[in-house]
Parts: sequence; C-alpha cells; structure tokens
Amino acid sequence: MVEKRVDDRPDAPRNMLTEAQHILQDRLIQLGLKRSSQRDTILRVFLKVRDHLSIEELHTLIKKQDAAIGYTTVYRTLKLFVQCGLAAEVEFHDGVARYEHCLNRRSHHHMICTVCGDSVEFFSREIDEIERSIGKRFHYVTTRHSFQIYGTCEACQRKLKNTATKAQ
Amino acid sequence: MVEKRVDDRPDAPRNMLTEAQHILQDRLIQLGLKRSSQRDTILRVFLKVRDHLSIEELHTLIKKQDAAIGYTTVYRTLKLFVQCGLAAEVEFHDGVARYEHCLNRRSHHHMICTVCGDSVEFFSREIDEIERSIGKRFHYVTTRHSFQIYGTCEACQRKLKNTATKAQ
DNA sequence: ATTGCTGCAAACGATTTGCATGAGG
DNA sequence: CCTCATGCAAATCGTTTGCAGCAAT
Repeated sequence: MVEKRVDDRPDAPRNMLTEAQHILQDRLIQLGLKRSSQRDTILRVFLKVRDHLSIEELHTLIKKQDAAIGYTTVYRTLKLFVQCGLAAEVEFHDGVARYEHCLNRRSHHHMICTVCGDSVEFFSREIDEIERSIGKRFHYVTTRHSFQIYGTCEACQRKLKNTATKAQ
Repeated sequence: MVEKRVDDRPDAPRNMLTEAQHILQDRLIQLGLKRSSQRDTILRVFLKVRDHLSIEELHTLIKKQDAAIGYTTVYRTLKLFVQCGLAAEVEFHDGVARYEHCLNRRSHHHMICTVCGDSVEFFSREIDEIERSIGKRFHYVTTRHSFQIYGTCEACQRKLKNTATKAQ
C-alpha cells in the first residue's frame, strides 16, 4: 500500500524540481525561515510522486533517501509546502491527511472507490464556476472548494457480484 | 456554541417524527436490533434541530431530555441513523463529525466560513448531474458525493479589514 | 551568536472498544 | 431467557507539541 508510480516522464519535467526549489526558497525567506537538508529531501521525493499520498506513505518513501528523517518532520514540512503553494491537502475523508503537489497541475477532483480506496481524477470547469457564483450570491470571498464522488469501481463491483452469488 | 434553532414551524411537520420512527423501527427489525428509550430520545432531539450538529452539541441537547444518556451512545446511535438513511454525515473537514437529518430534505451543499465556522446551504442541480456523468464515464457505481466551498463570510471580511487598518 | 529546525517522547482530541450490567423481545 | 443496548473507562489512531540538541545564517 506504499509504492506509487514514480514519474520520470516528460510531463514531470526535470525543471519542475528547480522551479519548486525556487518557490520554496523565496517563501522561506519571506517567512524568515531556513533551508534544511531534510526539507530538500522531502521536496524532492514529494515531487516525484504522482497522486495523493498519506504522511505515512510519504515517510516510508523519504526514509529510503534519508533514514533519519522523522515522522514529525514530514508532517511539519508538508504543512509548510501547503503554505508555500507547493502542496494541497486532498480530502478523502477517511481519517488520514493526503497531499498532492499542485505545481503545473490543473484543478481537478477525485472519485473514490469506497471498497478498495482506489481513485480516479477528473476535471470539471462547472465546479469552479459554481464556487464563483455561490460565493458572489452570499457575499463570501471564496478561497477553495472540495469535491469528491464516492462509489464502487468496476473491479470491486465484479468482486461484490461474485461474493453475492451464493448469498442470493 | 451549542444552542441551535429548534424547529416548530409548519415545514418541520409533527409527522416527520412519526415517519422517522417508523423508518427506524423497520430498519431495526431488518437488522435484528432492538428499540430503546435512548434511541427514541436521540431521534426526537435530532429531528428537532436544523442544520448540522457535532456529537458534542447533540449530546448537550440530549442530556437536557435524559441526563443519563452517554457520549458513546450518541456516537453509536448517529451511526445507526446513517445506516437507516435518517442522518447524513456532513463533511466540514475540521476534525469533528457533524450530522444532519435527511428526511424530506433536498440534496444541498455547504459554504463554510473558515474564520468563524458559520455556513450557508446552497442547492445545485449541476452537481448531481456531474456525479452521474463522471460515474458513467469511469464505470463507477456512485453512491454519494461531497462538495463544500470554503471562504470568508461578509461579517468576518469586515472584521479582518478593521484589524488590518493599523497593520497597513 | 542567534534563531530556526530536528527527532523523540509525551500530549492531544475525537472516536472506538471491552466489559459488566441493564433492558427489550 | 437470550440477545442486544448502555455507560463507563480504557484503548486507539492520526496528529501536534514541548523540549534539548543541532544546523543554518
């Protein structure tokens, strides 16, 4: 439940790391904070991974680069990345925080299988428009929204059907 | 932070309680479970309240009817209500579970002020349509979705502006 | 030098569970 | 009677915090 696709394809360009490092660096200075080798390592690993990882999953990957990095640091650093606009929390609403990087990433949403936990990404322009118009109607300054669809994926539907045959 | 509007208006009809009691009763039998005075009391209080309450808020209200009812029972009972289709969990993503009743209740969503925690309900037919079409496209059997908008309400915008005047 | 960062262990807060007892059918 | 429901206290789990020592500027 830990290995995730690592991205070495052209659409996760080498220079995304550089870009992210600059953003982080600038933001650290703005906030009066400091660089650290741990933050560098965590950023590097985080950017290599596609999709959303829990802190635990991330920590497992990070320890392969530097076994000394602790759980707490990963928590703290991911929060920092969110502040810097490098990461976004994904709300799967299953009791664990998940993060994905949001650099060069279109706004998207997730549909989650409640049986196996798998998920697919989808895009929807309407949703952004709804945020805008509802915010306007009720005089809210909106900052973000959260949208996810829950259901059962094709594979799990099949599995459930097979299990159900004798029960029927 | 506990008192909530209690509904004695015509659109929360007397017989909603009766209807809910029947649904609960039927479902209990289906599941091989039993009635109890606690479950009755919790249902009665729960239905009287509009909007979404945390377990803590609910427990406070419930204790006024029967001081002996424990925290745990409220947790367990609300889960049961969800199973029975009487309640739905509201996902505000602030670390506490909130429930609202979903009897005779149009599907709706929430926009939440991240400063004061206040929220407004809104309706959107498009969202239901998006669930349907995305589910179809990826061959998911969808069961529900979760959508909320986060931002700052009008009152908090004013307050923030006032606080900012000297900082500027 | 000063201040922020780290890792560990302990604290935390919401929720869940184990268990002895009580109530419902 | 048998089974489920209850209330309490203890356990759990993800996350946060306090703190002493280390690292960055």
